[in-house]
Amino acid sequence: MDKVGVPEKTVITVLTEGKKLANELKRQLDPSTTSREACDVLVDSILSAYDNAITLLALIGDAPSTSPRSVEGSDHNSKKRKTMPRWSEHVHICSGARGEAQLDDGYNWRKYGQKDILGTNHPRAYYRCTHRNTQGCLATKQVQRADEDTTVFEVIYRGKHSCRQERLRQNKERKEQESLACSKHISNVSSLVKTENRDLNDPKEEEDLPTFSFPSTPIECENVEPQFFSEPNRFITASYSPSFLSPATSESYFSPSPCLVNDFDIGHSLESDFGEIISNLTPITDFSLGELDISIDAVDFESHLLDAIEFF
DNA sequence: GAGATTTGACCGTA
DNA sequence: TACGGTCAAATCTC
Repeated sequence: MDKVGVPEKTVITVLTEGKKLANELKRQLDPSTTSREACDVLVDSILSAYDNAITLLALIGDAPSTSPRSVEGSDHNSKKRKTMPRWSEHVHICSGARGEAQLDDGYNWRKYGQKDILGTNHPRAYYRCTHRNTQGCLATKQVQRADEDTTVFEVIYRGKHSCRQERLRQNKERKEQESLACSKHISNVSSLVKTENRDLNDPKEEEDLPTFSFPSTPIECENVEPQFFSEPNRFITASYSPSFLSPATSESYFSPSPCLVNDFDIGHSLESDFGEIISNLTPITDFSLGELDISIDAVDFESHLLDAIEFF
């Protein structure tokens, strides 16, 4: 999924619309000045915008492929690559003995390989979840030291944790986040959408193109720093590949508030293609919106879809 | 001895 | 066919 320039812009447009709507909703959330109905309209519009973006991304993801691909989530023995949800982080560590320890992201990983990668000065290490055998967790990550700055590690995550440690971690986070005002979540979720999708593993694109970025963890509120990325001396920029919609550490990126997804089945595997990801996101929409029947400008979205289709 | 890491070989994809 | 990702035997650590 490389040459998707036009659809990328289209997705940006849709996501930008979502951000605008989210900001508007934040402004309207003062109960003394706005009716519940007005908020509902905005929430629905926001979710529709994200749904449209997902649909566009699905189009982008499907179109270039001429041969059928197996879905990783349904074929766990498949060695086919690039079908896993995938995203990367740039982790900056301070030098010293604790350097490697700062790469700890709260999960238990087991190293299963290391390779010298062409054009890079440092080998790439391959890790899989420790609970792969015991709980069938298929999450993996790749860690590679950056050439230009050896204090920066690029961490590429693939697949979603389905193991118990993920559930425990999310339950803990959820409790922390629930203590904060839901209204803040909305504006912060929208502000996290920085740029459009692209191949984030291509350093050239990283420089030349804006990025479509989500947090590496469920950062729905700027005052809540996920516990396992809270160490000092670290900065993380998370950037997700075009084929990725729901990072392993969270399913709630397209929900306006974590308060609305408490009962979402976080253990459900999202190691899948777009169709499955979308199907997993849908319950969030249903759960939070109920029977509201409001959508964003249908004509606009249709034209975006046509743009994407025409591109291929 | 169990579990983790290392490393060369193997395999699928582009 | 080169490259990247995974496997699995050997080795290491606790």
